[in-house]
Amino acid sequence: MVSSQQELQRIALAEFAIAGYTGTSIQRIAELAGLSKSSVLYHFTSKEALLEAAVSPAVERLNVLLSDLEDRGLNADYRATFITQFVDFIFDCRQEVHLFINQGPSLVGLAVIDRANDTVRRLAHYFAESTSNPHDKMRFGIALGGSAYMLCTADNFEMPLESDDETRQALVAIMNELLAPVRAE
Amino acid sequence: MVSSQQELQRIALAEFAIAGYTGTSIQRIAELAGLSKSSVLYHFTSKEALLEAAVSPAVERLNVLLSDLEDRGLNADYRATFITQFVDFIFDCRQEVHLFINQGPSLVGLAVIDRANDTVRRLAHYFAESTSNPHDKMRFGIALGGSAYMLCTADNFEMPLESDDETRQALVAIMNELLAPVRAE
DNA sequence: TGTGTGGCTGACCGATCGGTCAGTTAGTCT
DNA sequence: AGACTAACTGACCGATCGGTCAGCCACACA
Repeated sequence: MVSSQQELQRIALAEFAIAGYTGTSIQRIAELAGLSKSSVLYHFTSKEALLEAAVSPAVERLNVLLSDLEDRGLNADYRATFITQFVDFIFDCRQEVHLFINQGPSLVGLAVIDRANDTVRRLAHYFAESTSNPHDKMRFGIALGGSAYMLCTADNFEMPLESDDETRQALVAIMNELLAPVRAE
Repeated sequence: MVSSQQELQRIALAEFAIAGYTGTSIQRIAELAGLSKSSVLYHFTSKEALLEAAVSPAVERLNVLLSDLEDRGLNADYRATFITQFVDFIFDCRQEVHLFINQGPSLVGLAVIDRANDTVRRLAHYFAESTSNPHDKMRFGIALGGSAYMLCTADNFEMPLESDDETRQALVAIMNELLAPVRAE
């Protein structure tokens, strides 16, 4: 038996991610949960509080991941660790990632979104500064954006994914390729 | 002197792409254009008609690109041609692409969106069937999604891009890598 | 000088939005 | 039995939504 709070959080996250924050009404979430609109606002003081509860954990987790990366650096021995952790993160939090990647810029002003935007910017900045080669910067962007895209958006377009393990391993392998700073041409 | 129609279409596309279709009111578009809400609805019979006008050309262009690919196949000699055309397409239509990639699934029922979703699904399907190797399927997805991501979303997170030519060339090079069906391990 | 006509507008419509509030249950403790 | 509380609800609020409609105005053509 899950609590109404958890259930509402789960439903809201799914709806916010696919239909958008502004495109999802409290009424809609209430219907999916089998409750009234008033009940939703009983458990969460506002629509923004519901968003906060739904995506905040993912933002904090990405922040930890990024802080570790900034401390340890992208040298060859830590790179593999970071990549597996990053892939695991997107695996676990694909809806949250989809939400604050795609809606982050348009939801500025909401506290948790501002924090998410800062974190994503810091991540982008770190990779942009880790090489002076424009070509490599592009590789980094494609690795980060492409892997996030595969997990977050692919479902919506009926791209069939293999089993979780197979997908995870393939993602890790490709990211290792794309993030390798020196490659044979 | 550009016509009000063209101006409205341009403004609407930019707003729809960044703030979302449901998150953008006709009133908002009117303000940005320096017109009244009634004027917007004079030039376009409905909000949906405005969306149609804004993204339809991009959908048709992607359809042509995809039809050519389906006719010619992904053999080595045509692959390079497709990649440059695809990159050019995302370059020219990054707002439209951003819109129907991210909002497509939630805007089902709008005619132009349904057409866009069909086209994207066809594209995904083509690449998914062009190899039986799950690892390669993942490479294709990352190539298509990652390159789209770089051009459509990177701006929003202050990822500085190089000059257009440099970015385009880098994108083409990396996509050639990722789409090469046979590689050394 | 009239007669259109294309571009544009404000007033207005029903519906829905996020949010408030008083009140109704059902269960728990004393 | 009575008091308290957590969970939940319907009625209601002002604001905004997409859209309709009658009419205004500058300008072209007769």
